[in-house]
Amino acid sequence: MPDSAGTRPATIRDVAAAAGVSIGTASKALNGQGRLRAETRHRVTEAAERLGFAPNVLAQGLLGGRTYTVGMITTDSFGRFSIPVMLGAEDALGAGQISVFMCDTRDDPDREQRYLDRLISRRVDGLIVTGRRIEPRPALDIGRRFPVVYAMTQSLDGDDPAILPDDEGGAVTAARHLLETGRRHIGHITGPERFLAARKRAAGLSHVLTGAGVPFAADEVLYGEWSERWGRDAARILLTSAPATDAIFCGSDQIARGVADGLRTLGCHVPGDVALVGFDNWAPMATGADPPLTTVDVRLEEIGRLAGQHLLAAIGGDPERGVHTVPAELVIRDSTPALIGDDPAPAT
Amino acid sequence: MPDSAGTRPATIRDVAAAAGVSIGTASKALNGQGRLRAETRHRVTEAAERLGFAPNVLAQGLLGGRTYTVGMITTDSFGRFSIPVMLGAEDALGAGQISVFMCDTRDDPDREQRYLDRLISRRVDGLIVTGRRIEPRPALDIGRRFPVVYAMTQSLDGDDPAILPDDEGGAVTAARHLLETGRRHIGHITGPERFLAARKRAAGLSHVLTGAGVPFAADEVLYGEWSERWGRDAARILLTSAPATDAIFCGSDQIARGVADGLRTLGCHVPGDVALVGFDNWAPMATGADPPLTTVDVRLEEIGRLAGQHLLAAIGGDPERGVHTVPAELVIRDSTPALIGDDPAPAT
DNA sequence: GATCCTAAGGAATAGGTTTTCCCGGCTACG
DNA sequence: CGTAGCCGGGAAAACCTATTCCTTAGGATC
Repeated sequence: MPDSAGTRPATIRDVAAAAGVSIGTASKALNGQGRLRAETRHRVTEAAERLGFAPNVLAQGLLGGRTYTVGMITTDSFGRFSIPVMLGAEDALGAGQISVFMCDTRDDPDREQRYLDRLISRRVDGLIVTGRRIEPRPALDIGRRFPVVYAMTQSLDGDDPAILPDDEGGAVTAARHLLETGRRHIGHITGPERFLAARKRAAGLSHVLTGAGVPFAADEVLYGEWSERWGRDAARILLTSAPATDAIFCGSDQIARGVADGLRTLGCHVPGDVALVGFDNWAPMATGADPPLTTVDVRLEEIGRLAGQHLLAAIGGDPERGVHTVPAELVIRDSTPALIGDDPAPAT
Repeated sequence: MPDSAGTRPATIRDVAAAAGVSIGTASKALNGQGRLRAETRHRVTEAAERLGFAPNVLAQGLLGGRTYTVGMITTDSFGRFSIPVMLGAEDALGAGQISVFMCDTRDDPDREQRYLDRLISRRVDGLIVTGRRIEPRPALDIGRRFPVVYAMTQSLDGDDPAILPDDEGGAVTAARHLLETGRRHIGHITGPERFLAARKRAAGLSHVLTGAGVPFAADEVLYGEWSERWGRDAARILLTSAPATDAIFCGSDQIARGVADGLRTLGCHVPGDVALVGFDNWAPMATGADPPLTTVDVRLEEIGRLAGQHLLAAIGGDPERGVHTVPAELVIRDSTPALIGDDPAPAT
C-alpha cells in the first residue's frame, strides 16, 4: 500500500522487475489470464501491492479502443433538474466501471461545441445530454463517433434515444387524486405557455376533468412564470374570478408556495378551504411548506438511471431508439386531505 | 468536417498518409513545431480538417505524463453547496483545458475509496474535494501521487490547501448592516450547534453586538435545525421570550423563510416590526420570499474558482498550503430597509 | 531412445502521439 | 571548387498495457 512518494506511479514494468518476471507474465498474473504457477501469481500480486501499483487506464484504453468514460452535457447549469438526472446516470454507469466527464455549457453554443470537441478528443464511449426543457433541441453534431442518449430533453431527430418525464401522466394522477378527495372546482396555475411541459400538464388535467364531467375550460389555465411571485398574484386572480375554487393544481412547487402565501393573505385556509398540489417534489420547497405539499414527482433520478442504462446498452452494441417515458409518482402530503363526509368521486 | 461515419476515428497516421508526409512531420505541422515549409503545413492541416482528425488525448497523456483531467469528489450528493463550487472550479480548470471527473460519494466511505482508486488508475493530475460541512475531515489517502485541494471543507492535516467561506465575516457584515439600519434588539436563529458554521456565524454576530454595546448573550442563540419548520417554531419562542425584538439574523435562508412565516402568524410585520437577514443567498428561497430576503452570500462559485486555480498552480509545481478564506458578501433586499427617522448606529 | 505433449513463462506487437536525433540537399562563403 | 551551415523532413524511441505467438524444459508414451 505504500507508494514511492513523490516519484511517478509504479508501472507494470516495475512490478515485473520486483517479482522477477517478464512484463507479459506480470500482466497475466494480475488479470488472471494465461497459465501460470500459483506461486508466480502470488509473487506478482504481492509485488504489485507493495509498490501500490494501479494499472494505467489510459494505456488500457489506447489498446482496447474503449476508454470507459462518457460525457455528460447539460444546458441547465447543473441546476435542480439536471443534478438528480446526473446522479441517476452516474449510478447506472458506475456499475459499468465508467467515469463521467462533467460539462456545463451554460446555454452557450460555443461552449457546447468546445466541450464536444474535447470529448471527441478524449474518445469517450458515449454521451448523455440533459436539459431543463423537454422541447426538442438540435441534435449534436458528432457524426457516428459514439452513441448519444438524451435525458429530460430530446433531439429534433426524433429517432435519437431520449428519456422523458411523463408530464401529462403526472398531471392525470394529480387530477384524479383531487377528484378522489372530493374536490370539484379545480384551478390550474402554471408556468409560461411556451413551455411544452406546462402545456402537457394542463392537457393532463383537462382530460381528467372533462372526462369526469367536471367543467374545465382550457382558457381557464393561468399561464405565467415559474416563480413564487406569480403564484401569489395568480391566487388572487383565480379566487376573484372563481370564488368557489376548492383546489388548485400548480405547475411547480415554487408556484404552489406562492399560491399558498397568496391564499393565506386572502384569508383562505389550506387545505381546509382549498387543496393544493404542486409539481416537481423539490424537497426543500415541498416539505418546508406549511402544510407540506402534495406534489408530483417525475422521478428525475430514475430518468437518469434509465439514460445511463440505455447508453450502456448502446455502447455494448445494442442501441434502443426513440423516446421513452418514465411514469411519474404522486407524493401525498398534508395539502390534500380527504374531505370527510363527502362521497368520493368515481375513479374515471 | 465530415468523418468516415461508422469507422473508427482518424489517426494522425491517416492524416500523414493523406498529406503524403511522415507521421512525425504531420505531428509537427499540427502542433506548430519544428521547421516545415508553409505549404507542407497547410497540406497537413487541410488533410486533418478533411478527415475530421482530433488528436487522441489518451495517447498524448500517456506520453506526456499528464492527462489534463482532475477528479472532483463531493460528499454532498451534489447538492446546493457543492454545485456552485463545482461550477466555479470547472470554470477555472476549463481555462487550463482540463476536464473534470465527477464523483459523488453519497457519504459512503466505500464509494469514496472506489472512486479514489479509479481516479488513481486514470492518472488524474489532481483532485478537488468538496463537502457540505466545513469541519475538518480525514485526509484522503493518496500518498503523494497528485495534489489535492479542499473546498468548502478541510482536511485534518491542517497543512493541506483548503478554501473556506468566511462564515464569521459574513455574520459580522450582516450584524453591522442591522445596526446601521437602526435595529437594536437582534435575535439569532440558526442550525444545530454541532455545526462549526453555525457557531462561527453566532460568534461573528456576538462580537459585533457586544462591541457596539448592544447586549447579546451567547445563550440567547437559538440553535435548532436547518429547516423552515424550525424557523417557524423558533420565531414564536423568540418573540415570547423577547417581545422587543426588532431584527432576526437567521443561519440560513430556509430558516429565514420559516421565521417570516412564523412572524406573520404572530401578527408581526416584516420588515416593519422585525427585520430579517438570511444566510446562503439561495436564489429561489431568498428572492421568492415576500419580502425578498437580505442575505449573506458566501460566494460559493468564487470558492470553487479559487480551488481550481490553486489546483492548477499545484499541478504546475507551485503549491500553496494552508487555509484560504473567501470574503462573504451581503446582498441587501427588502427585508432590511433603513428605519426612517432613527439615527444610524456608528459603524463600530 | 525418439517423439509428442503440456506447463510455464518470455518476446514481440499493437495502440496514437510527441520529440529527439539524424540525413540529404541546397546555398553561401572563402 | 570545397566546405560549413541551414532547411526540410524522415526514422525511431518513448509512454504503458494486453495479448498472441514462441520457446524451453520436463515428463510421458511407444
